[in-house]
Amino acid sequence: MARLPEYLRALTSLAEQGISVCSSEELAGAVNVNSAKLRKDLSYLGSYGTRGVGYDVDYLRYQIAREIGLTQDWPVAIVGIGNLGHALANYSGFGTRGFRVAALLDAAPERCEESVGGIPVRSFDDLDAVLAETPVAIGVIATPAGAAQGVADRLVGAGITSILNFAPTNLVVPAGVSVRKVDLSVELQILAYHEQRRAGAEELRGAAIAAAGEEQSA
Amino acid sequence: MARLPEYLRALTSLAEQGISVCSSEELAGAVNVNSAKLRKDLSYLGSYGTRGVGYDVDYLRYQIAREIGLTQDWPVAIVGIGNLGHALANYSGFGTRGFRVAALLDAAPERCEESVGGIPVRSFDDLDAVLAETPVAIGVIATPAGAAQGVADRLVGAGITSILNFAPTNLVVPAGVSVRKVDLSVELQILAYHEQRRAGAEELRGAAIAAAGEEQSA
DNA sequence: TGCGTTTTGTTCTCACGTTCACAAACTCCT
DNA sequence: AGGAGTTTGTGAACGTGAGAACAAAACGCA
Repeated sequence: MARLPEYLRALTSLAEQGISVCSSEELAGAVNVNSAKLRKDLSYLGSYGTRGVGYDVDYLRYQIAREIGLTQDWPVAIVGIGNLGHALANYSGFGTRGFRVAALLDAAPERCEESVGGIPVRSFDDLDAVLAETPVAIGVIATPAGAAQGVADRLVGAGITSILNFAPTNLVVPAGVSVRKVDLSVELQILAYHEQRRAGAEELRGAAIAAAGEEQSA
Repeated sequence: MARLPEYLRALTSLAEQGISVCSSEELAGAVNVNSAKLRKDLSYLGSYGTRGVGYDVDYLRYQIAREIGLTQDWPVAIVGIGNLGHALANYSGFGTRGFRVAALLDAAPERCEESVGGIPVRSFDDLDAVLAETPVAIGVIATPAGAAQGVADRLVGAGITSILNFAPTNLVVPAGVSVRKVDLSVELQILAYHEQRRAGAEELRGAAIAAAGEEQSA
């Protein structure tokens, strides 16, 4: 489930506050979900709570981390070291929780002289060589939209089966490869949509008041 | 609907290829959705297609853009000019489609001397003054997790009703304020989960084959 | 030990979103 | 002009996920 990471984060936060046991209500409140949904999600992993008491924070934390797979190390390769790629390579939250930037790749040869956060930028042409040196489980695409599909094809060809795509394109990949897309502009557009609807509603209210006033005066 | 931006992008791509008319099947194929779903989504906006022919690309593009609210200008303020904030400020895809970086804010005074992409970084303490100078419709939070809730509170207090949150925290905001969250680490964890399940399945297959072999030899 | 309280795990119901299937409508060709 | 072929728009079935409600179980206290 896509909610497990949220639960994990909330549990970590509780653990940092020194709380060792929590009820489903408390945890659900921290994640803003229904407590029944939370319990159902957790029961899918197994019976890790004790009735009448709640959940042991550390124990549940470990169980969720194990379920997600965070007990092992996940080497990540970032392709496209532009503004976003730089930011991702330097992102500290990356390192926490088992994820580790293992390689940086870029098509532009002039970028390959740099090194970001101690990791050298290699040419994307050397993909196979780089992957032979350091194993990579997850590929992150931070290239322009036009290059994304080609990069994805080569990553898949090199044996990568998990891709996080920041480029605004719908990647087509063979079955058995997971792709997750993060699209800044889509998020902004959704916000704009709601914002516009709010503005429109206000206008309507205003018009209704004006109409009521005219009716009054007529 | 959250799919409208995807449709819009696909339509723009078609328009760039010089295609002026397309059927729901073609468009649905480009977005990887069912054509019936696409038609129902579009019919929610109105009857913009012609039976037996399809949809006029430019006309539909305009209608969707109008529905989302992209026919107007959306000034955006970015709070937190660290690695990610820098990348966002320089992000070219930001400028396209009606979104415009109107202000950059940071709590650290030393950052306020810089200017990114021609826009000066102002102190977050001067939020109200900055918003008085330049109107802002959408606030983007690119701060560390600890500061995010405080920033959100101040943005809401200053009248902002749409927030895009990159910090790994669940913001609590009053009703009537839209929040969208982009969480890199959650996406990675979801990928790790699937990746681990694939690896586990392979192991199970291997174990099953081994067991079958043992059974054979036993 | 036995009862009341608390909280989990689970079942049932319901609503939503997705998909199928078909009628209405438009174009093209004869 | 009329029929064949396409494609939209929409009504009906289907499946999935969410919320409410309840039984089972653990703890505390008398």
